[in-house]
Amino acid sequence: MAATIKDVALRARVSIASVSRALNGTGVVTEKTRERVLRAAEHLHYTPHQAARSLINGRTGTIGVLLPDMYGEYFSELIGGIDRAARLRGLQLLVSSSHGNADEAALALRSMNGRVDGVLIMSPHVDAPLLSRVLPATLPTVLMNTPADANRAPAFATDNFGGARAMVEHLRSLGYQRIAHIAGPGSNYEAGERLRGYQTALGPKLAASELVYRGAFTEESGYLAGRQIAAAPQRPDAVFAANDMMAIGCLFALTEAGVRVPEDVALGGFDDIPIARYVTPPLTTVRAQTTELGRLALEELAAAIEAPEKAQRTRRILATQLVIRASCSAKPAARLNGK
Amino acid sequence: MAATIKDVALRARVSIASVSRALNGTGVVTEKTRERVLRAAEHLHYTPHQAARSLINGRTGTIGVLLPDMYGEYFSELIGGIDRAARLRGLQLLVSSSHGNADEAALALRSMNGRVDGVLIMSPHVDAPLLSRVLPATLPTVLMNTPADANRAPAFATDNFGGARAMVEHLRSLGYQRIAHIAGPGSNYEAGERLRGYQTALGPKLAASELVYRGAFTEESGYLAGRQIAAAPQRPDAVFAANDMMAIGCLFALTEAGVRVPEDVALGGFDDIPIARYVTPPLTTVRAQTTELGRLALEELAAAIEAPEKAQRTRRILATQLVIRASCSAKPAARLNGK
DNA sequence: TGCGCTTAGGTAAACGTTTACTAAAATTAA
DNA sequence: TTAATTTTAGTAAACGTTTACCTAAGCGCA
Repeated sequence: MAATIKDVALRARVSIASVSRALNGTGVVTEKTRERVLRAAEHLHYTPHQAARSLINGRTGTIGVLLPDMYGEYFSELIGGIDRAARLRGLQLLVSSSHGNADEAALALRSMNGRVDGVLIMSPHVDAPLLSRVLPATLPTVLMNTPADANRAPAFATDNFGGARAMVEHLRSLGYQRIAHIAGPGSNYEAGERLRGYQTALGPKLAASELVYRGAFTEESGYLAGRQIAAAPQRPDAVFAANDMMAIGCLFALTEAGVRVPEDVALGGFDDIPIARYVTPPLTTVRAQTTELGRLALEELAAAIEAPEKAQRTRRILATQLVIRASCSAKPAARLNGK
Repeated sequence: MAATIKDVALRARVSIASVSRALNGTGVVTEKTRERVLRAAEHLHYTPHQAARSLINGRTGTIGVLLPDMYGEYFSELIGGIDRAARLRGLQLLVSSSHGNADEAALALRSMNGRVDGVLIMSPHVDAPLLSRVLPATLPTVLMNTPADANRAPAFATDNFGGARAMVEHLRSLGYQRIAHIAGPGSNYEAGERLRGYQTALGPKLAASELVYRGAFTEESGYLAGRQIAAAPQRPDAVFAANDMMAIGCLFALTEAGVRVPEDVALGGFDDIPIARYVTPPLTTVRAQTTELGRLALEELAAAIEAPEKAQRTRRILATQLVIRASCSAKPAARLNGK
């Protein structure tokens, strides 16, 4: 089918070794043969077979990326960060997404073996045993927001707990008292951390369980929660949604129900996705350094690939930042609360 | 380093051929040896080396995806469509993005050779000669919104021209007369088509060149254009931005300058990215079936890989749909125009 | 002209698989 | 028991590269 190095050698009337040398600039060849090889290669549209090449020199120039999903702004940011850092280093990205369970994730990781120089993993399903079962112990790995502990691999994580706590403390400092939470999916590690931050900030007595609404990180689920909140007999005076998409869905539902934000109910989100600034009112949220997370993880991985011996088994927490916008201004002191 | 089939064979005291047969279920082996092989493989954490495997059986199970960028909602949608379709077929994605020029794109394509079963290309820099120069003629290829004609490969394209024309005609039908355009980058094929649609809808006399502002598909560039528009001596009464991000940037600038949308200036975008519904006022735009584009392109490619002989060299245009929201309501008839 | 040294280019092994071919073992038939 | 047949498992070639090793040619110097 496609031209191979043999075809080029045949046409240039040299050995395949010379073709390789001429094309790669390794070893010495006379100007004359180099010329001949180049012409033959061009004529045949020859492009080296990368799988064969990486088989022998053990390098693929590719990073495997395992993600729970690829859709939505959050992943767009994350991938953007990874992608730019990879491009800077001339690395390609082999991505695999949407693993409903550990088996699927394991399968995806298996099919990367031999085709990548290292893997970047973000998955709620991956833990240390799975990792060592499915990947050669020598394959450099970096984890992002993934529960597996850092014994096996360096890990980066967003400070979900701290960010959530800061948000709720901010709401309290503004005078809000009944603060609801729209939580992420129960199985999700990050969602759990944010819930924990919420509970910690409120303390055991205030974090009543009826104030926690279950969501799924989707706008739709935020909308549904928002409807319930708008109609609640004892309406919360503030809502902290576990991510911005749900906050926006909630905002939609509240506005639709005639509940004013922030006058009637204050609203906070998490992630600071680009939309957040553009909704009305602009959304107070917690900025997660998502792009930075991707970038850092890739750099760490690249470093581990270059020098596996000095890879550090550390877990680094990326600070979050409270971004205050109009969706939760100071609570009007005069207003009566409850009914 | 990592365990190979030889290590497994050694440990199970069988030949490598038997290991292969036992693990893949091809050929016959006794229950006893299968058992032994399985145990040995498990003990050694053996995972087949995919590069070696694809070298021999000519299949990689991977699709190469060449994109101009990965950042932003548009690509998020596109990749989402491709990704879901790929996952359904058990295909992996090798992505490569951000090619500033034809050489970079060529390099990226070269480095995919031998590692993918086919490529999906969206690039303003790729044309037919480049394609045949850099890829084996037999490698299945599908183009998305890419100028290269469909002789070499099936192509899918968004109806940029028709969508832009429909938008401008809609604005005219509402009574707007001085309709400006914030164009995309000059080198961009899609941007060109949208500009052409704008010009065609207005006709030669109305499409004055001073009404066309040069943008770069970024929010920032839309913002800058918006500032100019707000300050223009003869302010346009409507603005059609070549994509939603620029429309939103423009909206920001207009609002900042105290220009009301749509009362003072109507605004239209293109793409219908998720944000568009959430800005205030919600943005009238042209819905491009971006997710669908990705899905269709991948399916076509998968089909071409399965049966290369019956691949069709067609160019399919994906219809667009005008999505009317509040950013351009009917023009108040009473209002005086110009100065 | 002949010797040694340098240099160019060829041969073959290796990377980790799959698989065609073949040999050995087990089973059946006589 | 032996021959014929089937089943199981091993040997080696092949995929497309790179590269260690070696041979042959070119060169300068005596």
